[in-house]
Amino acid sequence: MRLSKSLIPTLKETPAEAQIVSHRLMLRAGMVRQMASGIYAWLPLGQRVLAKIAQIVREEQDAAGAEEVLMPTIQSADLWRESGRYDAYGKEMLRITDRHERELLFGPTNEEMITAIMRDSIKSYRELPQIPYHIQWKFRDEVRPRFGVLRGREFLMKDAYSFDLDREGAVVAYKKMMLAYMRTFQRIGITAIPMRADTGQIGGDLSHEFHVLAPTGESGVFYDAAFEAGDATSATDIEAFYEQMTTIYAATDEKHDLAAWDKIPAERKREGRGIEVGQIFYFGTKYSEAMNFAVTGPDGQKFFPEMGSYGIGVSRLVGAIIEAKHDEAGIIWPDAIAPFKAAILNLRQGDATTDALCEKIYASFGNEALYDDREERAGAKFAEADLLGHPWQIIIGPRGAVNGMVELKRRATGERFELPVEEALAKVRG
RNA sequence: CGGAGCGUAGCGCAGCCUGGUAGCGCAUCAGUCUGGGGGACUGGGGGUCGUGGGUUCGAAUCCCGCCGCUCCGACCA
Repeated sequence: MRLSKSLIPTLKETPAEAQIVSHRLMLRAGMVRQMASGIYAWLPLGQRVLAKIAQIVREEQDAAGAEEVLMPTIQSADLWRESGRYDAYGKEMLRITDRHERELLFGPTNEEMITAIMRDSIKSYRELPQIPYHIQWKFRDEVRPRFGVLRGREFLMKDAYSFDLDREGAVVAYKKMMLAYMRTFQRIGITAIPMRADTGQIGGDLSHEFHVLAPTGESGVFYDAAFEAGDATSATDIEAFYEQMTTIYAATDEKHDLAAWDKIPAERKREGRGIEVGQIFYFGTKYSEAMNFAVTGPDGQKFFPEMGSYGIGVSRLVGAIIEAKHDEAGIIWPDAIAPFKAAILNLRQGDATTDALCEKIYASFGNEALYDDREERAGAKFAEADLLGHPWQIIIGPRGAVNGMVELKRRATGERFELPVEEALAKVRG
């Protein structure tokens, strides 16, 4: 993309309503625009990040054996009456009436709908297990939306639902998802820690929340430094991995256990703040039973499949990542989800040699680099690139250009390299 | 849902108390200079002052209603 032609409306001044750093930076970087309380439009930069996160989530869900579907945002009230949650959910549910006076709602989650779909489709235990998932917008009419996309009313969520023959199978699905989640967060480039959790609205008896460590998190978290050494992407034994994740100490302040905490050696104790970006539940036959989703078992008898559900707040992750990865100058995107691999900074727009070299480099990246071709001074371009947080800045000025040299800056560390063009490009491509 | 505020140019704000020509900075447009950390100068454009009513000769300003948004607290992917 050429910056001069992109819809990236950056701001020098911080809009008054933004209190938290990720919200300020998202507005200043032109990633989102607020359209109503807790409702955001995603502009190109934000949309790119959202899409990159979603793609990693998708790849890891697929790898865990889940299968992508796409359910609607609007649901029928009748579906929710079946589970009994239509009344139970309360004012957080956005209720809608159509022209025929039929009662609809904007889905806050999809347990009912997916259970109804499975009920229509799955008749035999031979067709289990199944883990359908989708990445779709949800709406929860929060009492007080705040912190930008961290607590919006409309948000993008990946939700998966597991259906198994028995509890044992459901626990296997649960463990697979635990691994998939840890792999997902690791690939994205953030530290997330699974913590035992309450099951809340969804119900059930086994649940973990995943918290991204960030100084501005809403919950206090306590954990054993052993988590920092974990490597989910190279874990091969799910059982061992799950065992490790669930035995190392980690708790939010609500569930903090001082007795257990005191047994951890002082040098391994870590206290911080966390932002919840995912939660997984095992809840047995709560919904299959309520909605009469029965399947014929090996013995010819009907049984209710054992279920779990697994959510990742995709749009919330964008905010959480910024909370965890920024400095005074702006955002510092992890490589895997950066909207662009690099910014190309033309420091002398209009100088034939510089322009030509910039164009050549830009062409070699296609859509993966943002070319700052504006008529701006060097300082403005540096500041803008730092704000937008590209992992690399390829800085091209007239002095270097005549010798085929460019300067490379690594956003995260501030390191700079003077390199011949090809070497610089190779470094950016990793 | 309790409490507190705020709506004036794209953004940040002043003006309101004490009614009388709607202002400042940034951004934007044109031009000149400048050219490695948000540069300078000159000139220009941009406003139903959230909205409806009331008081008044006259309302951004005073009064009432409504709408929107934010913050603090209780609740939550």
